[in-house]
Amino acid sequence: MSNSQPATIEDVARLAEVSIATVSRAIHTPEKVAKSTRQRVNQAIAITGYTTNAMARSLRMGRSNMILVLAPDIGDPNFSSILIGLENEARAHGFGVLIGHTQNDPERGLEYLKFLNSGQAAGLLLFTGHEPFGHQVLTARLPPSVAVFEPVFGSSIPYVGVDDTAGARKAAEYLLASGHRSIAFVGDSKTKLGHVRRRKGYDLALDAARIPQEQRMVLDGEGSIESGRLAVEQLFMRDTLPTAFMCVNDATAVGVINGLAARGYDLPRDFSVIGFDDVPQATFLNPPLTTIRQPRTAIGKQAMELLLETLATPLTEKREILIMPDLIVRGSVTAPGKR
Amino acid sequence: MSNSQPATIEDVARLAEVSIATVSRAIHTPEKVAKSTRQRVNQAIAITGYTTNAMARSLRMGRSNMILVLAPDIGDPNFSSILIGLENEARAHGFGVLIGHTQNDPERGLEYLKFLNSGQAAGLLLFTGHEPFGHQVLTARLPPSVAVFEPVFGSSIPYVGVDDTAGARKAAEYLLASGHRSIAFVGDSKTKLGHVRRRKGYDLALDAARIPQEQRMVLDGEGSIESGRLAVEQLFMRDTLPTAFMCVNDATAVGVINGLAARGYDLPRDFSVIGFDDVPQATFLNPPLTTIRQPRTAIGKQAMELLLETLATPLTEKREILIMPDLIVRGSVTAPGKR
DNA sequence: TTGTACGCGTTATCAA
DNA sequence: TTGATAACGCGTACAA
Repeated sequence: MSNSQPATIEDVARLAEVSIATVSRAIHTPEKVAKSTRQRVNQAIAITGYTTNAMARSLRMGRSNMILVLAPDIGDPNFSSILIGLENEARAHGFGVLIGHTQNDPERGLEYLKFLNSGQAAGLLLFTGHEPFGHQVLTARLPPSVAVFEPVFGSSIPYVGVDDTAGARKAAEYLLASGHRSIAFVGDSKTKLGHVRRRKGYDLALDAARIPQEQRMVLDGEGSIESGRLAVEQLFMRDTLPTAFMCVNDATAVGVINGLAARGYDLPRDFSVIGFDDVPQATFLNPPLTTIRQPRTAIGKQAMELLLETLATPLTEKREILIMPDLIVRGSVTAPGKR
Repeated sequence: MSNSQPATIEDVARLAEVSIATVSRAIHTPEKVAKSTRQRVNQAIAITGYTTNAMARSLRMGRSNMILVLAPDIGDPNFSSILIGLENEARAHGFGVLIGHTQNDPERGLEYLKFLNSGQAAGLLLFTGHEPFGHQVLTARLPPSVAVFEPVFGSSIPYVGVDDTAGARKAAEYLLASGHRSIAFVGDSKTKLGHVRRRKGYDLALDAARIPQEQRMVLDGEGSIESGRLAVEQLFMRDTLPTAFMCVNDATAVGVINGLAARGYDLPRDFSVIGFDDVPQATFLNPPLTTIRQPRTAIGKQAMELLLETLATPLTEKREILIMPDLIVRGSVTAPGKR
């Protein structure tokens, strides 16, 4: 029973005293096999513990039933819940999901590409942002792919993401509706694409509310907790202060809140803060963070749906699906008070 | 150049006007091929963009160069840094790493097992704790495997983990050395193995310090932030209070700190708190959390080393490697004051 | 130094 | 209803 080598279809055939063709049929098209034969085969399968060798199968079929997900950073709090959406959808269609961790290293991306190219995965899901493999390989032969979160620069790979601009606009509008007129944006809207889009939502909302340019404040920050802290420090070198902070993401918001608290301010009485992402920790902040929630599971589901669809019927037109995120109201935003 | 089908070794052979055997040799044993031939082959490879089909290769060789990592919860903050240790080590030996996310579902584990059984991965790294595939399949034919963090129940799979007991003892001893005599342990030392081990470290330290049983306090908590909060709530229904909390992990510590803060206590003046794990957020807590740091990268490296070793020379003896974690002193522990 | 041919475990086509 | 066999892409023993 517990031989060293896994049982092959041939072992089963021998034991059931049929040909390997019959075994294969008994598995894939049971109705084409006589009941008695089928029973013998099933018995033999049970005895040998046979499992079809997926590799040989894929080699023969020219397609595997695995989807490769390429992620630059497994630790990203967004990633794991998106992944679950992905996996459930894949599973419902009989596909498995394998994850490749690129650590933001194009070299590693390339290695996984080889894995793909040898047909060990039927499709590719890219979380890697706009240049997954360095620019050289943009021309490479990619299997059916879908980009998540960030489109792949210069390619026609379909893309599923969040409507950052609309989400950010929601955030800004909520701040405005709460009575704020002097709102600082914290983020790197010079170089980071996602930040740029969110900044745009901020501008759109403030334009609509006819807030003059000179009342707007844009603070630099690359998106880390530390960057939020720093932004606050820099701010106090100016003479005017905003009444609210709109942060490009929750990490930045954490930094801003810490920075403000360190200066002895009482939140949300003295300042309002809103984030973006809704990371798990947002609830446990003090005050609990009002933010824009990434529709993570929905993104995962949509992306996988799109990929499986592409797999079934390869289409040439570039598609782009943007999902609208929701405002989550907690305690970090109130009406502006007087300090 | 950009045909729809990936180039095969045959395409290369035709273009270079040699046999496929020569192409194969030019790749794997270049010294056995005439220089001029080799050049023609290399040129042909460049032109066709040929990549060897890893699947066919593995099918032929009976071994792949991929390691499968099975993880129950990708989102676990411990996981990602361990993974990096793993990957670097694997890479140094020419292996790639693929991750399977089981979501704690034995069914999914079984699916990945099929992947393995068909030889698509040479080895297996189990993060899944003691019953990866439900108890039925304990007898299953597993490829060379190493368990990380938790041993696999009833198997002889080598295991690399943290010395929980020694680490917890360090924590308790630090509390004792800081002057605490009344220390509460928060965790589920009834059912969770890891918790049991950490509890043991607590007991050992308190035994050595001759703290009588009636001065010890054990609070239930399954290890979540919420469970820490709850433990604090329950505590205040008693008449005696400890001066320090030793939490089974950092999440619990966060809950304890929040719970205490919610009751208006000032930390660390009123109570000392120590955690275990050193999650990324530990620094940003208020006060910053003193804790026991998981030697994550080291664990990853060790585990992969052990696996690759097992791959090279299969050994029967059960091995177990326990790594000692370090105490990280930050601000959440002080001498006991008077409340 | 190079080429021919077999086998890895499947699935699918064609006959029987 | 069943069986023999070609093919998927590759590595290698053996022959040339």
